[in-house]
Amino acid sequence: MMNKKTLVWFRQDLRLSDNPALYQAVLNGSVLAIYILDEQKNKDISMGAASMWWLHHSLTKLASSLDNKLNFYKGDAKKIILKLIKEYSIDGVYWNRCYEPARVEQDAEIKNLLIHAGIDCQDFNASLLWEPELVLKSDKTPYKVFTPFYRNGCLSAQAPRIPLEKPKKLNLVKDPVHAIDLDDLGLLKNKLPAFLAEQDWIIGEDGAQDVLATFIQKPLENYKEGRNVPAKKNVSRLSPYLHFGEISPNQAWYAAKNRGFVSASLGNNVDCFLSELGWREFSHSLLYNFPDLPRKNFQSKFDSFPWRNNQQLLTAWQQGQTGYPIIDAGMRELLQTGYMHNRVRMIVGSFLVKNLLLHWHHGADWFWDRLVDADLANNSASWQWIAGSGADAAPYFRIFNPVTQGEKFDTDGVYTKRFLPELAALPSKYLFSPWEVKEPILREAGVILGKTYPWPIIDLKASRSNALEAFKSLSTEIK
DNA sequence: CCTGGAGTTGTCCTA
DNA sequence: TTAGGACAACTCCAG
Repeated sequence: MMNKKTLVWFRQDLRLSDNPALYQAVLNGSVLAIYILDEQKNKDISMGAASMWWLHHSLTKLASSLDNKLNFYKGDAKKIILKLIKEYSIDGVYWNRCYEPARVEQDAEIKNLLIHAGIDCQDFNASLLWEPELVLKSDKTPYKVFTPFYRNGCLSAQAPRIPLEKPKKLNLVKDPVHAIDLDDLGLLKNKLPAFLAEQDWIIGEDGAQDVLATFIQKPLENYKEGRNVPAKKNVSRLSPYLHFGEISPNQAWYAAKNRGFVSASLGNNVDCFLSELGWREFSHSLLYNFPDLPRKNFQSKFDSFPWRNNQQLLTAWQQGQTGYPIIDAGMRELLQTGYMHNRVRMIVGSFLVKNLLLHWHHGADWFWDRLVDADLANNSASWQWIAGSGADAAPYFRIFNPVTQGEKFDTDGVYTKRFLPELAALPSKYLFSPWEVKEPILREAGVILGKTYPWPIIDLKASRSNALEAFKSLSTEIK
């Protein structure tokens, strides 16, 4: 082993296993492990309260697995790193790449600076299966359609990196001078709903591995169908872990693939799960190649879309008070847990954009603030997808009907009733359209519309045809 | 350069 | 009751 001192800058790679930057640094000798809370002026990467809450606990776990020799700082990353290099005679600075536009920019600047200063500066890919720079069409431009991106761009390229082991022996340097306490990062300063702390998430690398192992072992067997049913536990719930890098996509990829090899009958379900990881890659590729994705319509014809401006409707949506049970259940799941089942995300997204005709920015902002798995690439790409303005987006005439969707995917109402206790006594066959239920049945269930549960805030049929009209106006306008 | 097939997740109407 | 087609038009992508 060499006897060099390497600074490892942790960001969205809060794990020891399959961590290329850490792995390489350890081979060089001792390691100064740091985390910097760089509260950028840039809104793109400033976190919502739920994310900060998650991050705090994730850092707690990481610090403890690093013998409490993870050093915390707050402020400008460039200045802090330069100061540490001087103070501790650092030979090299290693990190794993982040792919948000603001980070890419900042990293390039720092790397440039370090290289000119003669520091051994290396960055690695720890959070994507394929390097977005390399997944290109034969004409060297990025893909804009998922299927060819995934099949031709990803699957037929080199296989993803096999996950690395945890470094065997860590020789860690503690900075007693400049480092501050984790608590002083102030990640818990924002008021959080009390129940968030009582969630059954086990934050951190060990928790992530448990979640993956449990998922692979059983729920994966019925992933393709079960993932659409919010009351079932067939989704992986890996999203926050993947976002913060408590687990790598490579670990998930190979765990699923290997399970598929062992039991061949799983094939369909494994491929389905892998392609969801593929969608994560696609979103990141889009953001990387189209840095305006978080605010700008990917299809510019949507710039003239007649969005409505209505705070009342927006608030009702945010608070889960729309009068449409599947919508309200989803929005309250988000409020109460910082998470929402994927199927329900699509339904509430479609409702905001196509029934309420509110700009997808409102949805993206709300999700960004409330989700523990808030991720710039996934959030931006998915909101544009559901709005129809995105790459390979849902066709405009695909408008989810919250009644049908509820009946179809939450047939016995288990999910909906969990988050809408005021409707718990309503027979499931009436659950998704309470405004059509006869008075005696409502009374029996203790439901008083307008009092214990809202009347629908808009008419489904009328708003649907409104949306179709609005979308039609887009295509005729350009002609 | 041209061409043709394809494009995550739905709904509604009709026969 | 149920299955199939319409719903637009366009852009993307590979050959």
